[in-house]
Amino acid sequence: MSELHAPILDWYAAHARDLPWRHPDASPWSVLVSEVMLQQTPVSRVLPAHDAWLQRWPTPAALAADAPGDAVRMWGRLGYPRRALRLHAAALAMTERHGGEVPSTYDELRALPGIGDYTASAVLSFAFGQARPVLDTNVRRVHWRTLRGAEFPPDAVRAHERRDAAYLLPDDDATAATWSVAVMELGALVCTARDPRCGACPVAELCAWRAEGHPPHDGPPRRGQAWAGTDRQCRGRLMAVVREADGAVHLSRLEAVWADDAQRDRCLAGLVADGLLVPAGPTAYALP
DNA sequence: CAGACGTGGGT
DNA sequence: TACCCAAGTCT
Repeated sequence: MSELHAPILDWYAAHARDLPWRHPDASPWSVLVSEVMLQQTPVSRVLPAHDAWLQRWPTPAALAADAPGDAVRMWGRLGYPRRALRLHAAALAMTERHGGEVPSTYDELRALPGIGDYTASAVLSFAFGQARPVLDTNVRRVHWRTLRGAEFPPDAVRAHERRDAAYLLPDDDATAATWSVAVMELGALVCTARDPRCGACPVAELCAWRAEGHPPHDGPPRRGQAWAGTDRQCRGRLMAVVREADGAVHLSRLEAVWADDAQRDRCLAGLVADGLLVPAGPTAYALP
């Protein structure tokens, strides 16, 4: 255990948010759903969606029994609706291969659609209490600041980051799981990307970035995501129309929300290829 | 491995 | 207002 552990664990014990998927009785399925929803979507928007989802589909088998389009509609405005599709596919796989249970090994989790390294590790750690290094954007930022004195981590995870995370992981399973969520929470609430609250940080005295006077990011400029006029915006508009509709939607209603014919057609084809939409006749589309 | 992939809220 | 950001995954 390094000198970081006690202060961060104590801080977490005092300041952790009370989130449903952290309750002792939260099922692995509840944890898995939360992790997928939290991929690139803020906690505040996940909270009600997670509650409604678990209400409707308390188990993977329950979700698997419904159409994938139901999952996409239930996903609502969380963004990246492919996650809903993959979660449904994962529920199907769990029902077929794992007796309707969330698997508890890394390889089995990684084999599920939409479950990458982070989510697999998070589920093992938070749902099954296994000691696994968990490397998300919060953890990476905390590590780069405290250990390396840099404001932001680079785009790609470096090998040493996994080494650091593994080295810092407590041996004891339960402590390891708490440690991982504690570092994430610290990154989410205190060691934030913008305007970090160093005054409230339990390890401010140990932080390399603070010791060096908060040097600004000096790597390659972080690329933002274009939005206006992009296919992503177009796809979002199209999906919103179909999601809000009862059944199949005629092409004319899709034309109404995106003027550029070529781009709209391309996006429609893309959405069909992704499985987010299915053609319903020559001029209509529906959820799968 | 760089780029695609939604959405809404904070500053 | 415009830009930044939020517990990533997949190709």
